[in-house]
Amino acid sequence: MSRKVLVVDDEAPIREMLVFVLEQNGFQAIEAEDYDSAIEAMVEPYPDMVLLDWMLPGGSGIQIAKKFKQSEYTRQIPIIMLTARGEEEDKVRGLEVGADDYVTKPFSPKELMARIKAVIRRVSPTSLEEAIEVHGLRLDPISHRVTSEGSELDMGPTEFRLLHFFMTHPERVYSREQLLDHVWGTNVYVEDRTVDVHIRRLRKAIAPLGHDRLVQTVRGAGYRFSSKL
Amino acid sequence: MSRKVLVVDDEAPIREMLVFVLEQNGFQAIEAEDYDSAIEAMVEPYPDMVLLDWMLPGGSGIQIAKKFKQSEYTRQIPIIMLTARGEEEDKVRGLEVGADDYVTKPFSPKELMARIKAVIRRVSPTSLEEAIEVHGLRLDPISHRVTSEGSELDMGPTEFRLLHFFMTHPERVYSREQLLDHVWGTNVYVEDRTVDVHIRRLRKAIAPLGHDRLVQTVRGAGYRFSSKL
DNA sequence: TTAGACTTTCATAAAAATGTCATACTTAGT
DNA sequence: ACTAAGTATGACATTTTTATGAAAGTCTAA
Repeated sequence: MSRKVLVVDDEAPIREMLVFVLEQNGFQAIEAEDYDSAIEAMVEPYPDMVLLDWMLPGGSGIQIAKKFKQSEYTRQIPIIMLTARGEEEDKVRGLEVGADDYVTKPFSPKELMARIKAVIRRVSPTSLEEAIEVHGLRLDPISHRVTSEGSELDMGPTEFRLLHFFMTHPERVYSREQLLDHVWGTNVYVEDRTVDVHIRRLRKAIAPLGHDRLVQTVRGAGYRFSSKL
Repeated sequence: MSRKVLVVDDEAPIREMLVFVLEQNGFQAIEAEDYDSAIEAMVEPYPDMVLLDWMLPGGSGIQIAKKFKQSEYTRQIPIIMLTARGEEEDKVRGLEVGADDYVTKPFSPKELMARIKAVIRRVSPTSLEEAIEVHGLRLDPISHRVTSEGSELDMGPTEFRLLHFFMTHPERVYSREQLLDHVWGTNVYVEDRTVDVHIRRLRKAIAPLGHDRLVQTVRGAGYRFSSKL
């Protein structure tokens, strides 16, 4: 089940940026630019969370928050306020009205997602980090397990992260350097060729049911995870 | 494969946001937060583009732009300025100093990427990572695949680059020498006739569905990729 | 500290790609 | 039809890239 986030902001660029970040992180975004459209989104299926710009024209941000907190069915939906830098007063008022947290503009994607995940985790602890499945190969970040046809596949931490990265970024070549950046982390001094070894171990780990075919070598370019064989 | 973007901004959240958007779009980002670190990034391998915050402390944004436009080797690297809303004056000055375009904060990811792609396209027309399709022959640089009617076509790295070049420069004859320059790279000592062999390999690779007709010999001149048969 | 699990690097095998040749074909002009 | 120049093609020695096994180094939990 993908988590729906309602994004309320009157400035289109900021709204699009929020939506982009959310979608890249596996969330589904619903947009609203003002009081009316925000209220319209207050129907089933309800969003799992609301990202609310505090500085909506006419001070309607606070109205929206109140509305959400009034209704029986939307009361427990967490709200994160977006505030301009230094508007401490607003933050206080926002929290009074029922906002669960706030993020100061400008925000980094990392911070934004961290707060969103934290807030959602508080409400529905198990719903985050859904499992991904491709061709019967299933990776579940919550239980930190990889299974295939019910049987668990054993692999090291690096292989797990590598597979997780691949499964969340399929159909795309990555050079060894890029994989090092994304899976090992930036500025880590490790040989390019080390990736080969982990690719091999990953393949070996998922080979029993033939899933090693999903991890493909692209000569001269790198590796790719693809369900197209 | 050009896709390194130098991001210069003193505010970490904004910088992170830019990096996030860039990386999600397949670019590689290099970060710099001030004049010094920006200048440090002015070495090989040079970035293919610079995203420069105009409002760096001490007005050093303009200094950085000047520095880039002064050096022989970095002069042609496009620069996109990030300006605050409404600073029309700055935009003008920026364009005078040599900036190629500007983006107003706050920006949407779509707009940002559109401008970046436009600017890079202007400089190196073939570097962008969009799938191209001609007559059912499809080349996707992202997944690094060539397909025809759903089935994948297998070819070596050189043939792939050659086809990519052809598809991005259709309806135009290229001499063997020109092809060597564009596909193999400048100052590479390789026989002219070697091109023939790779043309043949490319044709063989895409022949199964009859696409070899797209790669045409122009006697006495070279080769041409054309959908007009 | 020590066993055990991981990682990284290295050496070597295996596979694939590349650049050249020699030779067979084509084409245009005579 | 014949020739000369340009092009296509198959073969192959070499060079590059990957795959893989194993050694050496790290880290962690008991």
